[in-house]
Amino acid sequence: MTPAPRIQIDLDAPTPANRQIVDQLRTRLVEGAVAPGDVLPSVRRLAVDLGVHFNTVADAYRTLADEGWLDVSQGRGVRVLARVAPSANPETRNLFRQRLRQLAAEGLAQGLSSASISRELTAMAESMKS
Amino acid sequence: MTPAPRIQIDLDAPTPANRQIVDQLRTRLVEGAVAPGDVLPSVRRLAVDLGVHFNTVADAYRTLADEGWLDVSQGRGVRVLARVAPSANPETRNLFRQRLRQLAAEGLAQGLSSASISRELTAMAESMKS
Amino acid sequence: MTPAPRIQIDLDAPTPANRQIVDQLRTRLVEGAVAPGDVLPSVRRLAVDLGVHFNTVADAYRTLADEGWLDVSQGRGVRVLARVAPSANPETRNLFRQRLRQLAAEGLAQGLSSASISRELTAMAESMKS
Amino acid sequence: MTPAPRIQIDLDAPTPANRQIVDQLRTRLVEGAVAPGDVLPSVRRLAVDLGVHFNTVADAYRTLADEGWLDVSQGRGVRVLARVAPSANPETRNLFRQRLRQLAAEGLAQGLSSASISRELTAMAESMKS
DNA sequence: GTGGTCTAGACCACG
DNA sequence: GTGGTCTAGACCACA
Repeated sequence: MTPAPRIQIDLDAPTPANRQIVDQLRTRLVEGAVAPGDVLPSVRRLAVDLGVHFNTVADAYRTLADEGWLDVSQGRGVRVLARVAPSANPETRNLFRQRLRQLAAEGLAQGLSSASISRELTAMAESMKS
Repeated sequence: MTPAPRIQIDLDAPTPANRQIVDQLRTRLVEGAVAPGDVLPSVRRLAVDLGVHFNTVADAYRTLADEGWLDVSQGRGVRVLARVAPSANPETRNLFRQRLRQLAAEGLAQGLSSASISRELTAMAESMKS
Repeated sequence: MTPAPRIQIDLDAPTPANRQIVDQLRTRLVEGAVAPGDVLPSVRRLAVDLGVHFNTVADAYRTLADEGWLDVSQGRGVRVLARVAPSANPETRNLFRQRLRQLAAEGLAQGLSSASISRELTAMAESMKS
Repeated sequence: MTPAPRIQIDLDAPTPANRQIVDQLRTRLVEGAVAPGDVLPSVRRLAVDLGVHFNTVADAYRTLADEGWLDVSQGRGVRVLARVAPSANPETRNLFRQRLRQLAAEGLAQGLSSASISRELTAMAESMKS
């Protein structure tokens, strides 16, 4: 059993609580910080820890289960699965590229220089290779 | 007066029409394809051209006005302002980095390989330099 | 939970319904008749009670939330906040004085005698002291 | 002919230009600073002086003409009339009282103390007596 | 259950 | 002619 996965919820943030949970957990799943076989805290346990309604946690777990990361079928807690990555179709790739362009445009709009955005992208690209 | 700013709306897309208008117009504003002093088509005119309700366009224009790109006022039409780019504070940079990380994680989750994501990022970084 | 806050809407009045709700609720908030910690009726509930569209109520609640009186958030209902009164800067005072002068001028223009206006002001001033 | 009646228009203010003209002119009319027999600048002249569209000025003059302050019927300039004040019906009085109460509530909401509001009202009441 | 978004249409105010 | 407000209803997201 993994220790509670160090999630931070900011109730005043614009992003809703369930989305924050999904995003943070998925990032850890992708990174491998939470690995197949691990057992996550129960819905109610995590809800108490984070100070949110348990439905919110249940919803987040369900989303990740739908994506294939978690097994949440039984009443026996939540297990991390060995997930087979879905094959990426060209559509996915295009959508990714479009969102990336959008993100860059917003960065520019908020005052980031194109040079600094370029740097960020390169740095991120590097870290993805490993 | 600028020619109609070549916006394409896909009513079947999941992103709502007003968002599409904002995103596409802002991209053009960032690129300079629509420049300070230009007069944009009237709310109702553009609405007809795009096949959406005039409130949808008005909402988009107002959003961009709130961001400082446009001057929208009663009876005087819509003008593009010489916008002073807000200086990017470290907070902005962090938020950008976080959103980038998020985007990468989602890409991975949807089956894109880290190599291909890395390639996309590098390509985008290159195009930003110019 | 507070009993329904006894709002009266006159749909035939020139002032729009949302404004009427805001004004009446704010008056009660200022008076303390609706106090911090109270839970207001849900958007849809109040809408039915008043015979208006729920968006009208939602808009009114949001306005008061923007002014710092209410906490309105998804799924959690509407709560009255312990509002820290903004400190009145001289600007506020001047604006108040100007609006007061304006009001008096309109009264005169509509045939109220300066004596009767003076009486009204004095009476109001008295009632404010307590 | 009166010198241009020292009107200040702030195009960026929330109150629209025509309303600003009406309000400021009426205040002067009520005060007697602009008196019966005076001749106001022509629509086009004032429009140029204020930097607004001449329709805006024409609209303002028309409003004041409708209230009985001005004679704007001919093409021979605008004359101030000896206005017979309309008799105030009880309805007018009630409306006045209600708007006064509303104004006070907003003052409180914006941080003015009831004592200071009371003072303002008393001062205004005094100045009305003379 | 809660509140929020988006699109709409009738009507209004401004220039 | 311009843009804005208000009310609306279908649909969505959140707890």
